[in-house]
Amino acid sequence: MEEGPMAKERDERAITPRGEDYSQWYQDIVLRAELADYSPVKGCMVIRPAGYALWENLQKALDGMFKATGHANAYFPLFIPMSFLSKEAEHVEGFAKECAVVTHHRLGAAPEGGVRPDPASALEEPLVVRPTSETIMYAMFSKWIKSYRDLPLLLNQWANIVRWEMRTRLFLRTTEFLWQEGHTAHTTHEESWKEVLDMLGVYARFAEEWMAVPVLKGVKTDSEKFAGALKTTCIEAMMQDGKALQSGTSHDLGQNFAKAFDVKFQDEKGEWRYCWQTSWGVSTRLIGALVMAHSDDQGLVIPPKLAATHAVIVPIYRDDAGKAKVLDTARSLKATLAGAGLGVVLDDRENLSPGFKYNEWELKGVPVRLEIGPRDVEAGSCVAVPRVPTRGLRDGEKRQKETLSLAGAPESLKSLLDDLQRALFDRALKFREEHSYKTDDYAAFRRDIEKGGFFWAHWCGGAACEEKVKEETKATIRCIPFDAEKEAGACMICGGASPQRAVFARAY
RNA sequence: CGGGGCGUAGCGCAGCCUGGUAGCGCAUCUGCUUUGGGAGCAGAGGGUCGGGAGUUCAAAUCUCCCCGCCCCGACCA
Repeated sequence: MEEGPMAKERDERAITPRGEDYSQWYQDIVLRAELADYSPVKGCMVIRPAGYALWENLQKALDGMFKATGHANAYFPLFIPMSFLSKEAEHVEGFAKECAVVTHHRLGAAPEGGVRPDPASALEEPLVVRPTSETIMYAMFSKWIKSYRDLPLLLNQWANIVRWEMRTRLFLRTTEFLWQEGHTAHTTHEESWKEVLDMLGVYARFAEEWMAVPVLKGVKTDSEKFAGALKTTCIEAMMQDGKALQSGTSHDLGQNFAKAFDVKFQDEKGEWRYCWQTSWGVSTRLIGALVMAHSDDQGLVIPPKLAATHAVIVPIYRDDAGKAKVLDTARSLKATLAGAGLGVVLDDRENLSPGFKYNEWELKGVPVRLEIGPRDVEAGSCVAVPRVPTRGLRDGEKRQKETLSLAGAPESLKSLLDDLQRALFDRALKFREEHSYKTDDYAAFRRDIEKGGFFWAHWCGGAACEEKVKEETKATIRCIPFDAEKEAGACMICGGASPQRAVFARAY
């Protein structure tokens, strides 16, 4: 912020600075950039057009990746017979506490006025609103899969689900949320484990290439794994407060559900065998990750590859004659850019100063602003300003501006967007590296964890040590990373033998 | 479910302690002048003060009860 001599009162148009109150900053961004709003129902949110556009773009990219790896989309019902939840013991235990249950199918007049569920309409068996779809899907799998020729079965569904969480936060944890859940069945464990890793790879690639968010791939400890899974793998991203955010998971379900739901096939020899299954998902939480990874005190920052609007054109003029010329040029620039496949908005609202528009579009995270004034019209150019610098600023420069010729605008803009996409990833990666530490001393860890970050430390694999860390520091093991050197050492907590370092952090 | 905070105009808040029937900024609408980093002036509209009960001649203000929301923690993607 470069305004005036010590503004004592904060400009109420500004959002809460990150450094002052991170969680308020996050909320301000989501609300003010109009990504979402609180709904009348506690814990639920309305995803507004700007937020939904992000979801749609995210969905489009991921869906393409799922299809390219052989998966097909399907849709299973929202309602699950209550008894299904109790078929896999660990699974029930994991979800029982957070299920919404439908018990009636009709409203009737209440004695004291208004309406209430009609007591005569009570369901024989209550229905659970899906907290995830393993159970209902696998009941169907059991019907569909008979032969090894039916395998692998590779399905995905885009859906909403409900988990009655105690505490919610916009996008990061809401009672109802949108997600995607892939469910597959295979003949061998080797094959299903490959699927688990392949899909985790898809998530990691998506996070890094589209969202510009670097992630660690790894496996969860037993205490953190999905209820009912043999193993849970995940991608973990670091937010700007140094906390970790689990951004996607891929589970090796083994034969646990196959046994509970009788998902069997006959192999080549005619033997009946249980399938090996996987499930994997990402949710609207990714939008929270996007916000917390890239945004700043000016507002939202959207990576170009996920932006619906790549550039906004702000016209600048003094008088009617100038205005006509500028708007003419702006309109034709917009048409040219749109013709090149770019999302462009021309902000020709009257009575708002250019400066106001700059601030507003920065708040909304549009990657590039194009300014066109009388001088630019004369010169056949426009001024491009990326939402965040794609290189170091020169001395005295407040923000990076460059002059583009109108003739070559589509190419220059595309190249600027590419630079921006890369710059965001590089910046996020640099941030993560600067906030990642190797540590072997538990006392030092307890002290340093306060300032956030990822701590690579040896762990013996014991649940007791893990629990002790959680109790004493609120940090958890985010994952045991796949792509890390297998350096043996001594557990930071108990000194026991450890084959490699695990990543400890406080998490969302 | 614990701890904290908040409910007054669309948004952000003041007024409450010390009762007298509601105010400021932003936004909105109208008009004129403006427009290269959050424009200016003039005018206008907009409120059952979260709900209920009580005290009082009189309640946004005092008392009691209820409701809702946000933040922090335990549970989780």
